[in-house]
Amino acid sequence: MTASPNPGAVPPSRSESASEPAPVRPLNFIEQIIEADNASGKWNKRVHTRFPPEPNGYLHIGHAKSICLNFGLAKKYGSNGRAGKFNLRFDDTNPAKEEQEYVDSIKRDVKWLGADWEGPNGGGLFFASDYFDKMYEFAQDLIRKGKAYVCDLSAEEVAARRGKPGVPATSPWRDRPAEESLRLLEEMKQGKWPNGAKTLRARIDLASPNFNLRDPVMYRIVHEHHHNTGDAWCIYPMYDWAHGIEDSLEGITHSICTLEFEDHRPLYDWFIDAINVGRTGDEKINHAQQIEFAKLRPTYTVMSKRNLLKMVQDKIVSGWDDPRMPTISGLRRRGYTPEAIRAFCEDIGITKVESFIDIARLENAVREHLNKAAPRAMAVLRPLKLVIENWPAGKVDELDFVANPEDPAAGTRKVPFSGELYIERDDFMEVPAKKFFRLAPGIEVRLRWAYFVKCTSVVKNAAGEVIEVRCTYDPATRGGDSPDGRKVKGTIHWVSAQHAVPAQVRLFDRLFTAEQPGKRTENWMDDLNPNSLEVVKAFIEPHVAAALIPGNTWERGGGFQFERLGYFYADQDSRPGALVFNRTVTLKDTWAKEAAKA
RNA sequence: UGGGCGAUGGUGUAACGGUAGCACGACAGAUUUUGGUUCUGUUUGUCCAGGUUCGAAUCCUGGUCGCCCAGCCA
Repeated sequence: MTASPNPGAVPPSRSESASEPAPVRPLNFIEQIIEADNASGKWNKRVHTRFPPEPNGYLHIGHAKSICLNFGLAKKYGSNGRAGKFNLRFDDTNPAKEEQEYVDSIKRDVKWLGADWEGPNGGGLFFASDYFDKMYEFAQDLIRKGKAYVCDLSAEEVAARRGKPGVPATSPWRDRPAEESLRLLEEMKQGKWPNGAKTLRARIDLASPNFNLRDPVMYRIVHEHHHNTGDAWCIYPMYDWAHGIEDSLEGITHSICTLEFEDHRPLYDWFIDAINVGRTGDEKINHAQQIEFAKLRPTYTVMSKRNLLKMVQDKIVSGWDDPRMPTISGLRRRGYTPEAIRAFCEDIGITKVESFIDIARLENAVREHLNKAAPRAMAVLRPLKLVIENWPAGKVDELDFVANPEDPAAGTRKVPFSGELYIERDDFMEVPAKKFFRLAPGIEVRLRWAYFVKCTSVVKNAAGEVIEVRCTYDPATRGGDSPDGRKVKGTIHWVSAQHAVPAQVRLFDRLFTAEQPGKRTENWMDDLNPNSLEVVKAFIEPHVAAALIPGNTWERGGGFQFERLGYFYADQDSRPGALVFNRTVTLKDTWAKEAAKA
């Protein structure tokens, strides 16, 4: 069977809805393959995908693309009684690198993203190690068929004999009798040989221009404790040998992987075909179609597990879940939502073109979702005191604010107002710049949802810095509207000084200053952004104290839009009386852009 | 100088021999009690050279550029 896509074979199903002018996203090439398969009856309209991570690290945004793709396909083609299923499968074939901690984190992240392997489209949870017995039987089968042999060459010798383009590889053990290979494989399995002493190799083609076919290793000896099977095994299957069998045993129809496996597809197919030689009808094992797509490469970050691990080990970040990390756990801690990540993955599309995705698109996706979802609050990150000279001494006014102008169902909140407030330092200029619409001497602005105030004077310290702004307010503007219809050009946010809750706010910037870290110097560490974390002591509107609840999530009120600033999410480091917020992302800021021009 | 894959505005993505469209960005304007949101408009593209064809992003030939492959990693 060939796995080469033939997208033109069948008219895309979108023609069915030709009468509907509603714009639908065009099918990506994988959807086209699936629809062609459904039309031809190749899989009897079955669609079964899987996400097959190796538990050797935490999942990152690139994995999210694969998860959304695979689960999305199962969901999309699983309606109307058809069987669209999605498996989560751990490809745990290398105990030297794999750990239970990673299994646990991966399960949490996949579920959080909404790819529910136990839900309506769930095919279940699996481990490659569940199939070790079956794989061993298949290996014996291949030896008997003359399609595999035990090789005594060391790793170094194999490398030396690998050959070159045009020069074949060699192995002196290629024609070892099947009975002998069978016996030696059993000895390997029994633990009679040390690591590296022998391998089981597929007998394919030592002269193939595709080096993957030059008698690849199927089993190697690894005396190592496995997180799942303990010490039951000391030989472990290689990816190429294992993966197709895993797919086959689970009934996977479309085995989706990334581009670097294109060269492995002939091998994937060879192994399944080799097992099926001599089998008929129901004896034949399932043969999925491997399909490769381009992995996600966002700008301003690194993605390889090796590099992410190094940042963790070198304490450049606080851990795998540092909110600056492109990991799922980092994004979650930063305040990203599954909805936003899914929308992003949908937005970037699926192709075989290796392109860079501007990380701003991810930031856009979270803004878009949080604009609808986030309740509003006010917070002042860099406080400047504002005193209202004509405010009645000791008076506190309690005002009703809408919780979210984008979501009427969110209701209202109560916010205390008094004669001493904090405003944002950036919202005052003693000598206003061009197009600066905020507070300045003699200028009247609106305090959001409260009153108009006009600046009368400033108080400075010995260094000449403004440390206090003095204003008068207009009592007739309560709520933020002037009965006489006069307009102000600016609206600024504030918190009442005596009611404000202090909080630590962590402001994150990108981890790297270059779009492609390491491109210039070959060393990605050279492009680290030394200012990717700024911690400020902020004052926050009192009702956000709900964010003190340990284990906050968006659902439980852990996230807010701090008006005019951005989206913020209660960090797990928060303690009663010591709030910590992470800035998920800023709001778009056209004033900052304008100011930067000048 | 072996094999595999790819190339469409600034970025991403459509087109399946028949008007190069969409999204994001950028720019301009309108609305706005967040310089947010929303709305409107503008802008920019088929890697190159030949060929086939009434007609080519699409098919053919040859180039160019980029990525992947010689782990007992996945």
